[in-house]
Amino acid sequence: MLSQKTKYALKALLYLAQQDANHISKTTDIAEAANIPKKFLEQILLDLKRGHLVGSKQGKFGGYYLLKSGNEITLADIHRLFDGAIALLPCASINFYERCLDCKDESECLLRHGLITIREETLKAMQGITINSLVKK
Amino acid sequence: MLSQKTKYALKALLYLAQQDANHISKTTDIAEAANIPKKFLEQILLDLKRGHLVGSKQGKFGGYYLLKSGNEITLADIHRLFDGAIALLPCASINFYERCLDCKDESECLLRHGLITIREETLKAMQGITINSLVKK
DNA sequence: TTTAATTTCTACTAATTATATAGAATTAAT
DNA sequence: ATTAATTCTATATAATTAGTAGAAATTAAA
Repeated sequence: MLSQKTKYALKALLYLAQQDANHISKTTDIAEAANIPKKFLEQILLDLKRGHLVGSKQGKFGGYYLLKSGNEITLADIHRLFDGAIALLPCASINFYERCLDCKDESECLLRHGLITIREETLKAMQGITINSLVKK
Repeated sequence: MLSQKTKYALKALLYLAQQDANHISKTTDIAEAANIPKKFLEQILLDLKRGHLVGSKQGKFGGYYLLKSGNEITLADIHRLFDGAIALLPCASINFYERCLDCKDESECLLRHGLITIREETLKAMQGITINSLVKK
């Protein structure tokens, strides 16, 4: 499941994608339109910025805007940024690989193979969902 | 991601699936073989029992055994039993449906459609992984 | 140069969930 | 009765989630 934070991030990105090109959106406007607690959204937008998905302009008349086209931002990117691995266990992950501490010998692990299959299929599905594909529904 | 509990449940089921037919396994044996804290495993086995995946025999020489064939137990079943919905948000779930509180009008929600697509694909993948398919790797 | 409006940074809090552990009660075989 | 197992209920601790608070920095414009 996505965290509330990830859902908010998606909604914020959808909002930004629906604005005119070169438009800069204030946190307050996004928060109101997408029904997100403003102070929480501030943090989320900073995370999105650190993830290079949005850019910002500081000071008066500042705000946020998409840094990439909505076609280039996939659900997989957003999931990885906020919730981490796509895989069901760290040992089956590429970007967030970690050994299972309770696993005696990874190469002998019966679970891992199946989970890698799942990860491949889930990833493909998530990469097929872009911000623009969602907006165009 | 799967919880530690779900991972342990999977390992326990894999252990049971590898025993001879009619064999009854003690919690202690499963715990040792699969490297699972015994007291934690006790709870997990009870959960699996409530989920009708394993049966138990009480008293001396008691223990646990698979109630269904390993072909009939899929990753989707186990995920649902321990971690709940397969879908990324409750509003896109069938078995664990819940309305998003911050969503003004679900039919207008841009996220939902995409997440339903993901759920369908993930579910299909998870239903393709059975306990037996894992054992046979 | 002051003011207003905005992002940015750091810290804190409350509630929930995850990961167990402890111990007594129950059940069944010998 | 005794032994060995499940079952039940309660507790503990740590991590995570979701959110709040407030001050600092930045920028545009009056």
